[in-house]
Amino acid sequence: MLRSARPTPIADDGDDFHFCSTCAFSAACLESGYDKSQLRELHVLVEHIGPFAEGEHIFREGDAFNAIAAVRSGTVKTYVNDANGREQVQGFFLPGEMIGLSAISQARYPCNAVALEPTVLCRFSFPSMAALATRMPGLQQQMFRLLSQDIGKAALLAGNYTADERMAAFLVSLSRRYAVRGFPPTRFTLSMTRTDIANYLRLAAESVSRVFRRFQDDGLIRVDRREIEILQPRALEALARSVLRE
Amino acid sequence: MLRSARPTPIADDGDDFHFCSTCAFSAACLESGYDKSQLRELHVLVEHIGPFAEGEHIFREGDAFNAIAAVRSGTVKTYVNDANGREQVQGFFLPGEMIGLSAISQARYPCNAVALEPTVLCRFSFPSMAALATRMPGLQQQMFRLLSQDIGKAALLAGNYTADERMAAFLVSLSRRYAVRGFPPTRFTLSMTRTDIANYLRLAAESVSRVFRRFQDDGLIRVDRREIEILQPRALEALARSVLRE
DNA sequence: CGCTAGCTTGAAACCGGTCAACTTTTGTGG
DNA sequence: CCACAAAAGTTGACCGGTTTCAAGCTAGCG
Repeated sequence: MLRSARPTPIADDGDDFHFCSTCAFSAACLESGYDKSQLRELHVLVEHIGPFAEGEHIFREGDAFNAIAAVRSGTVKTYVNDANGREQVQGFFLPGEMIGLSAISQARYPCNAVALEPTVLCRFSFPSMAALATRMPGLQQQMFRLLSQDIGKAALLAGNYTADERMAAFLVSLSRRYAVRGFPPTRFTLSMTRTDIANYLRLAAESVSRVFRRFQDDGLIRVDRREIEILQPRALEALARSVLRE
Repeated sequence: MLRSARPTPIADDGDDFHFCSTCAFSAACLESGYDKSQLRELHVLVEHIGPFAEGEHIFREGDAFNAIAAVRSGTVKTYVNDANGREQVQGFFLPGEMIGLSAISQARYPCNAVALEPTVLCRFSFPSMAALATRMPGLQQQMFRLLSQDIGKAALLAGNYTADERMAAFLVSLSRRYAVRGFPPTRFTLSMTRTDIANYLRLAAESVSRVFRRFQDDGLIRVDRREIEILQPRALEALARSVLRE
């Protein structure tokens, strides 16, 4: 289950309550023009849980599935351990992004989720959401869309790309996702280790190090520890193009 | 759109109509104990289309999305062309399997689908299905499950596995899926070329050839053109284990 | 037939992994 | 605040699996 480190259901603040701005559902539902009573119904299904400390698990592989969640602040990494005991990182989730969607079919989480920094989540009880969705077609629609999106995402890194292409795609993707959140797209801090990046991109940690160096030597980026500055976004995007399919 | 090579809506044959046995929805809905009138509602959303000839496209990347489909007979390959113009095969679909699920979020098909042999499909209008799902929670549930399943599948080949592991996983997967359909699991015919397999497994066609030979020399399988016989299922499964995560 | 697409085989090059040594950073307790 | 240990990151040398390139083979079909 989604471990409630410190459950803090949001208070209903009268008529002018507002959705948690990070939640993927809020925008969609507001757009659909639902009346307030319906919005309130959705609203009460949401609870904010956390903060989770760095390294703290949100759920583990095999845990019974009962809720999906949106990252409200912080970063989450999902991973599984492969046959050799090595970690396979499946994804990094920034504020506004949903975790747990792949658990629906099995009724169990198929992977582990861990906070990479202090993290707060919005938790949605899935059964309740599904029930509500039968009465709110817009919500059902949005849920279908979210699920379908993730199918496409997973295919991204499945191709056989070079280390450079993978890394470029990784940086461009992060940059864009930060931009959506209102953060500067050319300057951000990595919340994951080099090893995490390597396990995500299916490279050796040493390769990640080498590519970072080469990118810096070529003037594409500036790297200082976890601090990244993208100096030539265009060039990086060109490298990433084949992976991101544009 | 799903091109109707020769639309053949199934006739409503009175009280004892039956679902197309390959459709993923029928079993779920029957289990859920819906009454006949509701089943009939679902029934009329289904139409059989085809046959599509070998090489004929079912939909193309960018086509407007309006329906998902289940393979009724035959085999379908989905693919995209990457930046270098090379084909990236995303999946092979056997009878009973659903295609088009990843199109929901974009309202456009994100890939091409082509028949590898004479193929007949069950077509489901997605908007109609979604509308019906609001009145049939079991159907909604099933749709969520199908979507969620596909998220997990895509991650399968994302790891960095050896050519042997990939090929073993591919053969084991095919074997099991044929078995479910009632075909002998140790003896089947590949409906795709070596190049297709290579593009799916992210290997060079030459590597596919070499692995087949090695597997045969080691007594794991017998290969004759497209005919495959699995001689040592256990050994093959052992090889595939790391990919299939068991 | 003979053409073509699909397939196989061999040799060489290369990318990224592994191993090993080292440096830097982080965190902890005295 | 410093000392020390552990974790994270970097760098170089070497190795091996896959790809690439090139050539030839085979089956299927006009």
